[in-house]
Amino acid sequence: MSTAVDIAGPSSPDQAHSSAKIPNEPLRPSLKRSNHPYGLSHYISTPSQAVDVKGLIQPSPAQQRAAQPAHAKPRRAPSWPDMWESPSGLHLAHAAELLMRAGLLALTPAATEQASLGAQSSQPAKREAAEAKTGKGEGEGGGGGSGPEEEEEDSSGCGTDFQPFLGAWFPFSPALFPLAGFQMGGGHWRSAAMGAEGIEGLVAEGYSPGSLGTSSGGKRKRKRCGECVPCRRQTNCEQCSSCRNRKRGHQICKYRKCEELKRKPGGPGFESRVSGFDLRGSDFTLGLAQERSNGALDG
DNA sequence: ATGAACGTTATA
DNA sequence: TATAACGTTCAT
Repeated sequence: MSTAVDIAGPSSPDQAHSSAKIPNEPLRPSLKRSNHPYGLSHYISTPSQAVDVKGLIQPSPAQQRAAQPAHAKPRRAPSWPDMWESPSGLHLAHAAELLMRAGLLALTPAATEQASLGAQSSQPAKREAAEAKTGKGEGEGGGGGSGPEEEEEDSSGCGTDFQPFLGAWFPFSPALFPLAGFQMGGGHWRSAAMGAEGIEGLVAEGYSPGSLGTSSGGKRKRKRCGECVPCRRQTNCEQCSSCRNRKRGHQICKYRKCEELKRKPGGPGFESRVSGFDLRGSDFTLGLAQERSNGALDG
């Protein structure tokens, strides 16, 4: 699936052992140590090359050369800081998402073009979006268990070092925005699914319609959103405590833990997120604060 | 506050 | 029935 994420690169056969459903690949070791060194303000105010998101989207030839070593494996440019990697996702991805939320990131035509290249596979993406909406293709094991065709698309979208990140890691492409169920405009950023009334909002929040059953009232499990960076990870790191302790811990890999599920169900912003999402409102601020508190945005 | 362990629910 | 993983509790 074109929007599926796998930053771990090709797996070795013996890495895909521990789970039948999840292709297990160890994360790059650096994932373990990085932790979002930059906050939103940093991305917005610092014009340095290190945080020049536009530059990353549309890298200069020099950057492209730097980022494109001899072999095809995606590899970050040596001159860039550890923005590519972080426990909860990529710094770059994070920054870009924040900027997009804030409406500060404008896609250049070239970037759009490039992204739409990666979006050739809009069909599977559509399917994933639909599945995410119905709560069906939750696909433990990788945002919808990667079939052979999907893997093909993954690799075909990796012509450059940037496409796998821009096209797959987060929905940079405008084409992917509607697919992911997001709308932007007039300063408002909201999930189309969340915008829907009633149960749909809760579904978007991670509650399956079934889990919202009126009668039982027992503990119901929320579902992963399928859209956040961790959800898009396809692989377990096999190194975190959750992976190492899976039998006892019963927990998903730390790097795959849905951001939405990290929030308390009744926590701040829950209701407003259900009824709608206003960028300029306190919800956004709260969200940022929450992400900070999650350690995702520490700066 | 954080992480480990366990109970429980959801799904194949 | 097996497995994955969410939610809760408890120890640190």
